[in-house]
Amino acid sequence: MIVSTKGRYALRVMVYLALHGAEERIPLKEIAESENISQKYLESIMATLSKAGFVDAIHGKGGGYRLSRSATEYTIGSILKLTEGSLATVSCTTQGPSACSRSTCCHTLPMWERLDKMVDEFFEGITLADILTEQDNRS
Amino acid sequence: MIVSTKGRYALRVMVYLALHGAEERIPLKEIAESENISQKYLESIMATLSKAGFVDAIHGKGGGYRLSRSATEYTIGSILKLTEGSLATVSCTTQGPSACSRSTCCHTLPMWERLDKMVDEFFEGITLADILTEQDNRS
DNA sequence: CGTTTTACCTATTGACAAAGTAGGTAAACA
DNA sequence: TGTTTACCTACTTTGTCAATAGGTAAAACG
Repeated sequence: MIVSTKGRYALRVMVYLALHGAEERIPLKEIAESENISQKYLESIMATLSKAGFVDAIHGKGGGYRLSRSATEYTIGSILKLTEGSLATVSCTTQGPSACSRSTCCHTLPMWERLDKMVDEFFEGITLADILTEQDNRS
Repeated sequence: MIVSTKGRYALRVMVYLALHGAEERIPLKEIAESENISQKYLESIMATLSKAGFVDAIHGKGGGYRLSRSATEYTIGSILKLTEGSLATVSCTTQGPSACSRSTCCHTLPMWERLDKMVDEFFEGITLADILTEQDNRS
């Protein structure tokens, strides 16, 4: 599992906000209900997104959240890295290359590094706007 | 984290056996010491590899393990799927596509499926023999 | 035969992080 | 002033991974 619920929830929230335009503000309660996410758990995720300036929040009635930029300006990678902390595929590469004591003689490390790079490029190559249109249309 | 220690240990063991030729039998104790893996923990990994016929084991003095086929005939994917159970990158796709109740309207599912496919093709495209030569040569 | 060396088996523990919960405070607005 | 919202700190639960414990069974050797 490379992406936990935290990251997946964060993505779904960002998609939800993107679908509601740049003006409208959505309260956390509505997002939680629509997306079937625990309200309390979502709070911690929104806090992360808000602190990083990914969303723009205001308090009080009529308040709530909205994206702070255009959907084209968020890569999926940036959202996941923020909420997951890292996208490393194996612990060997979590603290950067060569953190492992076996790194100089490990036959598998180069493969993990290639995988990490591939995954990173995958997520950095997709923007939030891209997945708004990319929808599953199976009958 | 897409691959846990179990899968990584299994890979390292397979590499170790591959480096020792097709004839020689290596006892578990030696592998555990050379690779710095807990002997008891390695037992459960070897059991998995042995039951699946990935390695060939015999008991008693002079016994031990060796690969049951040529290193070119193992894909990294097959080894990891066996030991990890699955290589799914998100829980949404673990039990096959469309297991999630939101699958028909989820904007992110197609992306996860593309990622899964990419990762699968990555690991299925590398054989054990490939990573024997691919070694890190940083000074 | 008995001893050693090995693989194999079942069950349990410990550590840790992920997921979710509880109970508040502070800001915005009517 | 009261309601609605975000924000904050701490706790609990849960589950899985990693490792441990304590055996049994097979193969070789003297």
